[in-house]
Formats: sequence, C-alpha cells, structure tokens
Amino acid sequence: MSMSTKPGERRRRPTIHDVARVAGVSRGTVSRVLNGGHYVSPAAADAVNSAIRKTGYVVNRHARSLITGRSGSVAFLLTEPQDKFFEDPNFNVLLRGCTEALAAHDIPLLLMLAGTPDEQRRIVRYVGSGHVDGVLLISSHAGSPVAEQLVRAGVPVVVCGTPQGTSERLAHVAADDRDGARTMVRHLLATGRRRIGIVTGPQDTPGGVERLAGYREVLAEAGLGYAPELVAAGDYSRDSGARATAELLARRPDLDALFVASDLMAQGALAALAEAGRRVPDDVAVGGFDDSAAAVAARPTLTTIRQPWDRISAEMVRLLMARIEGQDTSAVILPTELVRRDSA
Amino acid sequence: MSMSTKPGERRRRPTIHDVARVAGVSRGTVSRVLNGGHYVSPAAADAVNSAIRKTGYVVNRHARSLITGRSGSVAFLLTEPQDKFFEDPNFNVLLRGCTEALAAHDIPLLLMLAGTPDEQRRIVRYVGSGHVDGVLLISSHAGSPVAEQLVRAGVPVVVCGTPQGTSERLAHVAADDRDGARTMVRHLLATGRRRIGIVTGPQDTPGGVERLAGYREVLAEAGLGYAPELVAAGDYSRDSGARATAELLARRPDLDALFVASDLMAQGALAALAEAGRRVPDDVAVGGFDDSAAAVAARPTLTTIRQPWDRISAEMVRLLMARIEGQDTSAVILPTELVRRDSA
DNA sequence: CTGAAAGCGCTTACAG
DNA sequence: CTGAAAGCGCTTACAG
Repeated sequence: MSMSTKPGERRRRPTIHDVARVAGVSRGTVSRVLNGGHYVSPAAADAVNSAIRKTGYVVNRHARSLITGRSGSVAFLLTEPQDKFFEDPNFNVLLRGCTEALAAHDIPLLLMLAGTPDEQRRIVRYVGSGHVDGVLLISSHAGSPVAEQLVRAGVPVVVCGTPQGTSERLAHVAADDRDGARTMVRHLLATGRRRIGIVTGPQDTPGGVERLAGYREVLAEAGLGYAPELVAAGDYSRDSGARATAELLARRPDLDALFVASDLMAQGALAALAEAGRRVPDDVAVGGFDDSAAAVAARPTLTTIRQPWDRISAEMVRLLMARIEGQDTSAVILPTELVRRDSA
Repeated sequence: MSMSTKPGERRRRPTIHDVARVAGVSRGTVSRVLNGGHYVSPAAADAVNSAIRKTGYVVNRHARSLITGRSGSVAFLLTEPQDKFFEDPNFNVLLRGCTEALAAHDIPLLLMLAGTPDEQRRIVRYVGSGHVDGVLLISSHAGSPVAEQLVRAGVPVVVCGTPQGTSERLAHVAADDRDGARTMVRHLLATGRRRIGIVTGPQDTPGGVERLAGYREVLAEAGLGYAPELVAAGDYSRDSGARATAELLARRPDLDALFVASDLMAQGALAALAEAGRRVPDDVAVGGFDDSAAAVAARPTLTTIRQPWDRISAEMVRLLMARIEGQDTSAVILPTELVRRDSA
C-alpha cells in the first residue's frame, strides 16, 4: 500500500518540513498552527491543516519536549507490591479520579509499578531523566526513599497520605485520619459500647498510626483508658482483619465493639465474628474506615468513615499541576464523614 | 543549598557540555562513556565518570530520543474498564510477567488505561507521537479499533489473545483456547459425565468463542450432540458465573457436569451450586479455565486448564522487542494443560 | 501575519 | 582513542 516499505525498514515519518513544503509556508508558520494558531492568517491555517491531513503528520514529541522541557504526561507511581493495591477498592477509585482530573488538562496518566528496589531504581532513573512532568506518588508506607530521590532529582511530586519522618515537607494530600477515628469511636460510645477493640493498620503507615491515636484520644477523653489487649494490628488485607479479630476475641471474649481501620479488614472481621457466633451489631458493633465498595458489599453493610477520594484525587492533581508550574504548594488535609449503615 | 533557586524557577540541569568542561574532554567523549564506554581510554572514562558524579548529571532523554528515535520504554495498554482487569487474577500475573521480562532489557513498563473512547483517543495520540517504542495490548474484546490505529501510526504492537476479524494479521500471543476446552470436556466425559453444561465467556471475545467451539467439537465427537439449553453466557466476572449456573440448573436440573470458561466464573458457579444444594464433584463436576489464584482459593479446589501466563508474557515481550528491531514477527500459540484438583 | 535563523541537548560518522 | 561538526525535529524570539 505504501511505497516500498520493506519489513524491518521503518517508514520515515513526515516532519514539519514536509508539511511546510506541501502547504507552501515556512516551518515557523506550521509550528504556530500546531501551537494554537495565533498570529496565523486563516488562509495559511487552512493550507497547513490540509497539508497535515495530506501528509499524515504527527508531531514528534521528543523534539517538542526538548525545547519546551515538558513531556505532557504525569506518572501515577506505586512503590508497593501491585497485588495489595489491586485488591484494595480505594486504589481503583483514586486511580480513576486522578485519570479524570488529568484528562481535564488533556494529560495522559502513566501508571508505574515499582514494588522492588530494582524496579524503583529503574523508575527513578526514567522519571528523573524527564519523561514525565510530575509524579503522583502512592505508597501506604511512609519511609519510602523514592519520594526524596525524586525530589532531589528536581521532579515535582505530590504524595497521597501524610508522609512521616524527614519527608514531612513533601507536598501531600490526605484525609484527616485522626479526626475520622475520633468520630467513629465517639459513635461507638454513643451507642452504649464500652469494651471497644481496634484492628489497626500497620504501624509504619500514617493511617495505621493516626487512626490508633484518634481511638486512644477518645477513650481517654471518655475516662476509659487504654487497654493493650484490645489492640491488634492488621496489614489492610481482608485476611489480616479476620486474624486480628480472632485474636481479640480470644483475649477479650467480652468485646462489645470493634473499630477496624479499613473496610477491607472489616470484611475479614465480620467473617471472624460470624465464625465465632457473634451477631453484628447486636453482640459486637463494627465500624470500618474508607467507605469503599467493600463497605456496601459487606453483610451487614458497614458503618464507616468516608474518605473523600474524589476530592483527594482532584486536589492531588491540582497541587501537582501547580508544582509543575513552579508554585511552591504544600499540603491539603480533607475532612472525613461518618456514614451510618447496619454494622454499628 | 544550591545557588539562588527561587521557588518557581527550575534549576538548570547540567548538560553533557558541563560534564565535558569539568572532565576536560569533548562532548563526544562524554557521550561515548554514556553509551557503553567503547573507544574511550580508561583515564578519560574516569575523568568523565567523576565529572558526572560531581555535576549530578542525568541524561536528557528527550534529546537522546530525538536522535535515536527510541524512547526506551514500552506501554502495557488496557482498552477496557479497569475494574474488570484488576478483579482478574490473570491480569496480575500477566502484568508481573511482562514487567519482569522487560526488566531483563532494562526497559520500564508504562501501564496505560484507556477504557473510554476519550481516553483511547488521548492515549493513541500520545503513543503515536513516539513516547513509547511499542505497545503490549491487553483487551479481552477482539474488535477494538485501538490496535489498528496504533499499527497505522507505525507503532509496534503485540496483542494478548487472538485478534478476530480484519485484524488477524496483528502480532499476537495466545494460549490454545480451543484445545484447552477439548481437553477439559474430554476429561469430564472420562469421569462418566454425560449431561455437561457450559458457562461461556462473552461471544465477542476469542476465549468466549473458542472455548465454546472446543466444547461442541468434543460433544459431537462423542456422539452427544449439542443442546442449546446446556449453554449460558457469562462475562468472566464471578457474579456472572453464579447467574449463568443458576440459569442452567433451572433449565436442566439433571446437569452432571459444568465446564466454566474461567476460574473466576467457576467460583461463582460453585457458589450457585452450593446454594442449590448440589455437591461438587459428586452431583456436579466443575471444570474451570486459567489455573489462576482463584482455582486454588475455590472450595473445592478447581480442576482447570492451565494457561501458561509466564510463557505468554515472555513471548509477548520477545515478539515486541523483535518488532521494535524491525523484524516481521507474527503469532505464537502456546499449549495448555489439564490441572486436576478436587472439583472434577 | 510571516520567514529566516538560532538553539534545545544529545549522538554519530568523519578525520585524524 | 579523540575532537570538531553535522544534524535529529521542533519552538520561539527577532525582524520585517
């Protein structure tokens, strides 16, 4: 169909020069049409557009990026094992939200997975050499060195969740974990519960630490004190929620409520409670966290704390775009909300 | 720490020119060190390497790509709604396999999601303008126009699964679906079953069509003929497997075996059979397809057809690399294998 | 509104 | 082994 393109020989793609020749204008004029058509006569614009169609011209982004210093794309970077995220319904919502927010800027999102140190090296090098304009960094664990490496390389970065330790100055967007936890525990107290256990997230994640802190604050405030045997840790997976709950029941069979630091773990908790013959919420009230798809799918449906994922993703993109433009934006903390369903 | 970098003013990154100056060599020599160090004296190489460290130099990939015509990255492109894939354990395995196979070439994988026509346009434009060297295209549905658009734009593409219709000439890698189906149905026959139903995949997907075809072939070969009321369609989701199975049971309560065209749907089928009070495999034998994590997680564990995902991903990457090098590679069909567990 | 020209940061024959 | 030079395909002041 095309003239003598042997297999193995890539057809030379038309350049701006070919378009200019066909249109009978200079390359500068073609470029002006390509970049918004300002300062171009209608006649010239028409000629160029039809020449573009005739030649099948597509801009060479490497050349453009070399000059503008922009790639026109943004990375959504996961620095943890992929399975964990794909299992988590929050992740889906966040990914979709960011994709949509970027689409409004006509910017494609590139999802990058860097679960192993080896992959992290590769990705940091790739990103650091300019192939994206910025990074939306998703990592449940706080101390990841990737964020700092990227920042040091001069890449605009916005983190999802509150970074801990030295990297506190990173731009980030997060829900108010501690306040959400307080709200839930107050709700459990308000329904008359007094022996309230907690299944926490990992203690090296901000959500793990903050939600536990909120729980302790409210119990102290209610004069109930802190009982270590009412605390068990999960890793945000469904199974870990079941395991931790079984543990708590063994230690404190008189448990009358459970605050579980994620909906997915709460699903596991419900399974463990059913296995142990406890009725929810009659015997044990259960409160989750996230208001993810898992909360609605659970039986009974979960009373939970809503994280505003749509706003989180929108704010992440807004902050990142601002950083890319060179503004020195910092952090956004968003409020949570109690969602009452059947479990508490 | 660095000299007068006001916020909003990006620090000028060191170029090859800076490195050359510090090292006291020409830019050509720096470039040679960067590209493998051939034809460079040890002394010059040392000087360059230490100058790179001193300046914090990182190659500008746009400039490099402009010359080499290569971006050094590959896209893993999904042209369907993301949830569907993330729910599917096969997807995880395929993604990991491709990531690893590319890592051996030191090439980062860029995951791109293009579920909506709008996103597809954006991604096709982005990819077509040269930002990746090739595309691994994942789509359960056959007729996606994305593949042809990419090929027309001159982008090397390898498809997972057998493309249907006009795009048959696309390079692709697939398991032998039809033969796998034949193997499973023969196995069910060998265990004495005679009223064998099937839950198919969507009939606009190659797996949906081919696995049904294999089922029909073996039944014909066994002289059992084809009973339309033994056939129900699912969409590869767990729920659809449950629904289709309930339907079949209503139509043919005397069913004694079920071939379900994916493990995930087979999990749904098991749930529906349990609900209907049927014992598996005593009353109804169940055969799945994929040998995914779902097969081992199911109760009873699933007898299934193993798709060699590790080989599929390895072959996809191999074909794509060959295409990128300009070779005119075509298709690879890989054999499947019966895996016996408890359900049949 | 338009063209000629400089230049983005690299790689790669080409001479030596 | 090394340097000077051309050139990849674009954008963008600069004159007109």
